[in-house]
Amino acid sequence: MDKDVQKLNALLDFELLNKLIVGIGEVSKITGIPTRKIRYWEEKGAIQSEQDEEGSTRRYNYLNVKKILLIQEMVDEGFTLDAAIIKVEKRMRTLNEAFQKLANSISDDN
DNA sequence: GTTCTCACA
DNA sequence: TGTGAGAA
Repeated sequence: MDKDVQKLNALLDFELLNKLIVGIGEVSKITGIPTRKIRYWEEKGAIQSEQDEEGSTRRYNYLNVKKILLIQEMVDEGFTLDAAIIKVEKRMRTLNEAFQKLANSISDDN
């Protein structure tokens, strides 16, 4: 049925997003945030990037990019970086839990 | 292109 | 809180 096709597509999209990884330069272009600042934030614990095979360069998934964008907004609105980190962390956790349940319900409900 | 560090505002 | 600059 069409419903099953839609569920499959939703799952594929979900997995695709989780595999989308880019370098710091790409993130900088996308977000408009200088690479220097991104590394600075990582140093402050705002984001946790992964390392590539050589372990020499940072890799960011869409969740990292999302988090970076959110934190930038918070800071723009007058939050301190530390406060923004905590707030965004909390929001991301809530959202991820919800979407994880959604993903599970989609795959279980086959 | 990326990494780091030290100094500076 | 964030940048500049130099070096690898």
